[in-house]
Amino acid sequence: MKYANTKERILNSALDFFSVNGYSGASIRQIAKSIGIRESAIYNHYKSKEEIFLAILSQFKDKTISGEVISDELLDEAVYPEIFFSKLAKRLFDHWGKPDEKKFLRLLLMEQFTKIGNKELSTSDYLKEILKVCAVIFGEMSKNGVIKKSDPALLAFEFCAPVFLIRTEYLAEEDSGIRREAAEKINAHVSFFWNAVRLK
Amino acid sequence: MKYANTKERILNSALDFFSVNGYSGASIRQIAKSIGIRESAIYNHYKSKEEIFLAILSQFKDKTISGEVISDELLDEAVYPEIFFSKLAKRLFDHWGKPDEKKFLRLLLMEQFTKIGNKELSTSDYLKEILKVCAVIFGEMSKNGVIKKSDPALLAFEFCAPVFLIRTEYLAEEDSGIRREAAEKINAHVSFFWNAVRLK
DNA sequence: GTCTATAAGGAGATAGAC
DNA sequence: GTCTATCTCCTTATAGAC
Repeated sequence: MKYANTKERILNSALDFFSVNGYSGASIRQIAKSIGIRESAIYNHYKSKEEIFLAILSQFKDKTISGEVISDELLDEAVYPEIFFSKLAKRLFDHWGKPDEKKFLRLLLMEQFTKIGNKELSTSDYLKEILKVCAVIFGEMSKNGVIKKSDPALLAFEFCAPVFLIRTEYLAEEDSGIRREAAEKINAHVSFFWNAVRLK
Repeated sequence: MKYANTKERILNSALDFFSVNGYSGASIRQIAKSIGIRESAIYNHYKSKEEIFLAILSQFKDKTISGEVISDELLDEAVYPEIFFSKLAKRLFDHWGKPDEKKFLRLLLMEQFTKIGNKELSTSDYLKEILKVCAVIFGEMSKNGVIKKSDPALLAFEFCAPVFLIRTEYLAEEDSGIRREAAEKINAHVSFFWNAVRLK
């Protein structure tokens, strides 16, 4: 059973290389070597390089973000909107910073315009789910008089877009100084947002 | 003088291919063919593929955005902040949508994490100049009591980040239906921003 | 399921004629 | 400044032994 999960190991390694070198910059040889097999052995699991790429995409397509970002514990805080926004932003930022999510995000940004990726990858699609979930939450908050009445979808976008941009700005580097810098930006954004939606 | 501007034609074609296939997905052969010369002729103008890439980067590094986006005519409107914000957002969006700028933006997004691009390309750097200019303008508006007092740099970021994200979401497609959709998003963002910074 | 061997072609780059 | 010819290396992918 030594090679029982070779298929997954191929996928993991491929994501590593794809997300740093891009699809065409990564090679089957490289991937094979990194997991200790020959290139030809890879073709026993996937019939082509493209199939590996598509397997990675469908793996992430099936994942749902809401459960990982929006917990019940978090929702309990929705009556204290300022704290809630701050926690939500941090969770979002951290979610997009998880090792695998980060790799996928880099892959998304890199391949969204290429021949191979442009049919399957789009930033809008990637953000769609979280925007929807946020819109529902913000809609409730409006209704309950916790924040101003506004278009929930717009609020969701205005909340998430800057967080997403901050995240992508720090997608390459990783030292702790950088982390703090990003956290400060997130805080500033949250305070702007809170002032924009709070009741007077 | 038939080949007088071959050097520029190489650069233009290279940008075309780099911005669609990525650096490693594009080939010297492809570039040469597209401008009607042999690969070997390219090496008379650039000593390597990487040198072409770097030439493209430095070409865009020298360009300054403020003059193209912020005109005197636009600044005259700064006393009517709502109109001003709307025009500014549209100008920004259109600037990032100019053919060459769009190509560079795609290249930036694609190569910012790769070995070749990660030293030279970063979204933060790309946005730095326009954020600075906007901060100055918003600072003046605060001082003149046209909008609320707030941190100008934060205002600049909150104004530009969503516009930038909307632009990148529509960087691939190009039909007029898509254009209108983007314009609506921009309008919604501007109205959110205006409500966030207006005096009560 | 992995190996060795190999095919077939594309890549970046150089030499030397014109 | 461009051409033809060529080098060397790397690429994806397949055939067939174990």
